[in-house]
Amino acid sequence: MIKVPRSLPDVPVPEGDTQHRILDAAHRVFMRSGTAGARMQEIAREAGVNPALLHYYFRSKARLSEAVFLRAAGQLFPAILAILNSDQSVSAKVEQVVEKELSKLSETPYLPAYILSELAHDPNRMRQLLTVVTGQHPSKAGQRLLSGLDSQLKAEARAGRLRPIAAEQFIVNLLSLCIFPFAARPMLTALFGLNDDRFSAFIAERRRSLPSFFLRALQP
Amino acid sequence: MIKVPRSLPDVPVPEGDTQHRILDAAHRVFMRSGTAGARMQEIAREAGVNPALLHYYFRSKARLSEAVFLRAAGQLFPAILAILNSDQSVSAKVEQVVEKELSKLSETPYLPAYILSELAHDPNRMRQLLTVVTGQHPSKAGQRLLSGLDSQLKAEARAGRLRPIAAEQFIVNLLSLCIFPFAARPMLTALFGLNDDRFSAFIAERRRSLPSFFLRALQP
DNA sequence: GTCTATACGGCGATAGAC
DNA sequence: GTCTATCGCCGTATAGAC
Repeated sequence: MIKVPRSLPDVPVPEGDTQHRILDAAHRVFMRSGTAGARMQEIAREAGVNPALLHYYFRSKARLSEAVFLRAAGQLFPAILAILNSDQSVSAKVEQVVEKELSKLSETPYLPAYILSELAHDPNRMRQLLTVVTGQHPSKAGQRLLSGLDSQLKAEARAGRLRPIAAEQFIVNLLSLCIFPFAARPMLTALFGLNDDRFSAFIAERRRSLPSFFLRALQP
Repeated sequence: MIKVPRSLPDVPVPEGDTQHRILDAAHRVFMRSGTAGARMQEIAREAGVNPALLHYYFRSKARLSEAVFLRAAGQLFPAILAILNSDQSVSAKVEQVVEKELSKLSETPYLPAYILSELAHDPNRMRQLLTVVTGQHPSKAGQRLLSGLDSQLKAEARAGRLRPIAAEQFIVNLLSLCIFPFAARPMLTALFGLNDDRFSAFIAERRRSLPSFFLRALQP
């Protein structure tokens, strides 16, 4: 068997150090196969790196998958929470969350299914998620994160501008409408017979219609 | 090592033949671990059955997991589609879907995460889902399944009783609001600090509020 | 830091007695 | 139909040269 050098001379090594390339490759592989279904060797191949290096930089598959999960969660949750806890109007928040969430998820469509699947199968992920969202203290994260929005919704209800609704229900309704179509993308494409282009059009339509749909539901 | 009989004499063997007990145990194990994460031995232990019997009744892990998936999908989708394609009013359909979906998912809370995870990780699942929903012919399933609802929504819009909305968007919005909270249950319990009781209360509140929330969003 | 070679265990699957 | 025993592979992880 003739050995062929892994990196051909005319193909320059991709930028970024080895550790970073491993992490990016792991991100893609864990994303499409899940942690249990992913293979370290597949990650190494996708990164263009010797399999032993995965253990050199990350001691084990568990640690590598944890690093991937933390990074993925970190780029999804804080941005949304920042919008919801800002001092803008409710309608502005809704529009921004829809816009931000749908554009973000259009870039990484399998992120929701991955995160939900991880949280469902591995109990450790819940704690890891909290460290991302709250920055270390896992106690009473919920109340703190929602207090701003909750008082705002109460004030709007008293003023007669909005129907009364708990902050938890508000957020879950909004995130459901934004995230579920991506988490359920394989189901929707199967049932509705969508290809990639038509799915994109489907999402574009939601970007237009969701804010008014949601805000109308809240009107008194 | 002293051997202990697997079934103690005072504990009667659970009803149902062996094959059925394996399928039920497999359902629970695949549900909480996913197909890739589940272990045949764990299923055998949970079923109280010798591990070799799993291969006697179902030739392989793949076939067993397929049987579980088909049964799970079969008890979730047809009922909803029947409601949406009936000849009732739109508001009646919405109320029934919310009621049926939320009560069903309260019994088997991890069903959504399981089905979405399976569809995301295994391409075969999409075809298997279609055989459940359409009963064999995987072509043009979407159009047929939605045609009744679509014309109804168009008629309501022409009559000025409803805002115009595509049937796909209608269904996705409705299912999002019903299913997502269960698919994202670990995330919500972590972020909001919910225990099982408070999650049940959270769902009960949605059962009351979702139909009017959804129908208000559709009003002209 | 990167490579080759290999140890080690776990898991799916089968053979064959009963 | 059910059991025990075991095979063979695959995947993680490590040892050790370079």
